[in-house]
Amino acid sequence: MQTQTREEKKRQTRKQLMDAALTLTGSGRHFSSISLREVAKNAGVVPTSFYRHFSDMEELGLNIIDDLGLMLRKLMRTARQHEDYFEAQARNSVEVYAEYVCAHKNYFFFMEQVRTGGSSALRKAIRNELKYFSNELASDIRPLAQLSSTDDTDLDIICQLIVSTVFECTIDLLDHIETNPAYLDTYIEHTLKKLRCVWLGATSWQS
Amino acid sequence: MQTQTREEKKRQTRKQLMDAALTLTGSGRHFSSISLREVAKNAGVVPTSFYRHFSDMEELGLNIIDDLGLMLRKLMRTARQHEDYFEAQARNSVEVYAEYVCAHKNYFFFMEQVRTGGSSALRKAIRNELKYFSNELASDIRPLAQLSSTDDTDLDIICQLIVSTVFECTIDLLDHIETNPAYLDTYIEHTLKKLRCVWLGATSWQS
DNA sequence: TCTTTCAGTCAACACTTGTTCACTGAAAAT
DNA sequence: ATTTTCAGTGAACAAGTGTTGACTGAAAGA
Repeated sequence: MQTQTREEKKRQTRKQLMDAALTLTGSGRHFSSISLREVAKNAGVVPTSFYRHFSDMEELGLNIIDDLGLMLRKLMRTARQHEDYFEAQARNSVEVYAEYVCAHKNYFFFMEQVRTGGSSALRKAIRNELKYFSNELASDIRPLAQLSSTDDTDLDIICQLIVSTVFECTIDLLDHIETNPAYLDTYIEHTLKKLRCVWLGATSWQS
Repeated sequence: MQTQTREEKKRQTRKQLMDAALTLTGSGRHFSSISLREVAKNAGVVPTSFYRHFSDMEELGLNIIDDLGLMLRKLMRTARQHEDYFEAQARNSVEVYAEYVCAHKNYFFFMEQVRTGGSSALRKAIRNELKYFSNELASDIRPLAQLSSTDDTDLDIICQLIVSTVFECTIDLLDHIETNPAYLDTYIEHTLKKLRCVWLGATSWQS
């Protein structure tokens, strides 16, 4: 069954390379300490083939971030439901988030690692994704009456706070979930409490 | 001047090794991609000498975290001033924090890197330092009348939120401060706004 | 059909890596 | 004064690194 066109085959090895890199990062290694040769080997390909797809590891990383971005957008679409009540919306969002983290551990491991420990280009790319996330949130909640006395710049900052509160201890979730699956609920409840606290502040904010 | 006792000399090279590692992390490289040989070379010492002080890079890292812990405690003591008014206390704390970040860039670079991207032992060690930080905060503000309707566990969570809010975008500060020193003020004002928002929520919290 | 394209292979390169071992020489202990 | 201790040296190792250039063979295009 030689049903594979050349283009398909190329896309496939490309994906294998990216998957190999993600698997390695997910297994406790840091992305910046992973060698091109290791990635190639784990993808079942000779080192020189790597160059047919990426010029170096950084470019591989940037492409992973692109995929990560797509995943985050899907996550947002799933979580968004335009409920008016904060509690319901927040609970749903955090649950969806936690679900995604568990379903795509390697991506989130990569993200947490690279956000603070990647090359400056990689850090910047991740920062952009998070910025997009918080901008979306801002335009979602901007119309709410409870936020009418918050001006745009303050709302932006508050949205950054909300986003970083959710993302911030993802690494803790990833660390604990391996040994103790019950931590998932703890994470959800703790995060919700934090969000409630922020929301309480946001709705009584006077710009 | 052979005034150096053997012990002193040893302590000195030990410090040189740790400083070399910190300098390398501060210059954009990730700690986990730095080799033992590089550290030795930058410390002006032969690779084999490294083993007289640390068994491997991870142990070096743990020792750096110990020093980092000492620094954080000093920072806390400087920031703490038992003001009753939130605004004054918060502003002072954030300013002291930002000052420390600028004065000890390498330590904070290392901390940000390792918290999410170090070996699990290193991550755990950093987590402990942050936990200590938020525990101190909790016992500091526990007596405040405005928090009387917040129970202990909720207060803990809120303190984690406060601490992570301050630490969270340290990497952004470190990234921007190189090219644009004016970002320091932006960072301080943004962080203060976030803290005010959290504080507003915390003081109207009902456990 | 013949020619071109190009993902993947193989061998080789100069270099860096962690770790070993036997060593030196001055400070510390006797 | 003599012996012991031990931080730092230097050479050597097996293994891994990024990158090169010339190659193969099947799919795509003519």
